[in-house]
Amino acid sequence: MINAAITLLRKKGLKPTQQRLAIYQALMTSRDHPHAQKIYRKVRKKHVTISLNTVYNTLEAFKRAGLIGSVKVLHDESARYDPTVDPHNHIVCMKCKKVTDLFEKKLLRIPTPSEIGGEFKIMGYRVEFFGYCRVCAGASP
Amino acid sequence: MINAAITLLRKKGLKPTQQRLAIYQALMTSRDHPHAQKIYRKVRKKHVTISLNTVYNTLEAFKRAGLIGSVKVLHDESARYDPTVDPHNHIVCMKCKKVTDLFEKKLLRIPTPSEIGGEFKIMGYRVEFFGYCRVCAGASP
DNA sequence: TCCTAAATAGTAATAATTACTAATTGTAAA
DNA sequence: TTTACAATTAGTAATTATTACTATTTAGGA
Repeated sequence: MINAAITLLRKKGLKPTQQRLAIYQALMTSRDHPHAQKIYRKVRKKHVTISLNTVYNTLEAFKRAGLIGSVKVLHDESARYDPTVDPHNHIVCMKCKKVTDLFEKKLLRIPTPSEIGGEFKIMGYRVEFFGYCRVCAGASP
Repeated sequence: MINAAITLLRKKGLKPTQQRLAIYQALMTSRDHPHAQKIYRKVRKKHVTISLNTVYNTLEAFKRAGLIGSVKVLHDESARYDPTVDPHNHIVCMKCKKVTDLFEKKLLRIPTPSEIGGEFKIMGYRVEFFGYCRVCAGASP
């Protein structure tokens, strides 16, 4: 496990420091698209002196290396990090801000609207569903 | 023009102050999805003492009244306000952050992915294209 | 005209993120 | 194995968008 991560980071030209390995591990074992603060709190349990800045720097470095993704969704201010880099979309709970992956293939094949014409060089798109998760839909507003 | 705005604000239970009328006017004559700062700078030319806080408060009040919309897009931190409330989507320039409306009807009829199952009560979705506008696509990066 | 709640201006506070800097560490070469 | 240097880190300050607070002003009905 840990050796695989070390090899992977080296391959990307990133020094596999204790901090980076801990952050990588923390994100890879998350399913909830954590924000930097949450990763920071998780990692700090084992790695007491880590700084929040390091968490941000590391996540950005991972992102540049294509190891992880990130999302910013409506209804939540902070950037959320994503262990999955395969193309996919998201659905967000408007109350608890939970972000869940959507792998529906149809969402990946939406044709470019003709009204764009030659005005933009399209690089991609994303679809973001929003609503209330089961817990929040049941709870009182 | 101005009387129509006064009537409209009154109908929504909003006092039609000079500031509100100026902000409304400034947004309605914008095509570029301005952020609060930009509206503030525009309005301040005529209304020297207006405060940024008032711009934010007013835009939020307009939003609650359903008079305007707002978008937050990837590649840009700040909230952008939208004179158009009809359902529509957006395309964003990744360099200059310009936001353009997309009224393509097909984008408004995307079926809910079956993988959501009963996990979420869906309230809506949005599609956001991104790329480079004609100006930025030509310019050097 | 007077009264009251709503709105405003000005400023302070907050939250997420980035910038800065001195100290530390991984690793390639000697 | 030791050395040297660039990369990384911790700690803190700065920045940016937005919201909160508060005293003052204003719109609009009694």
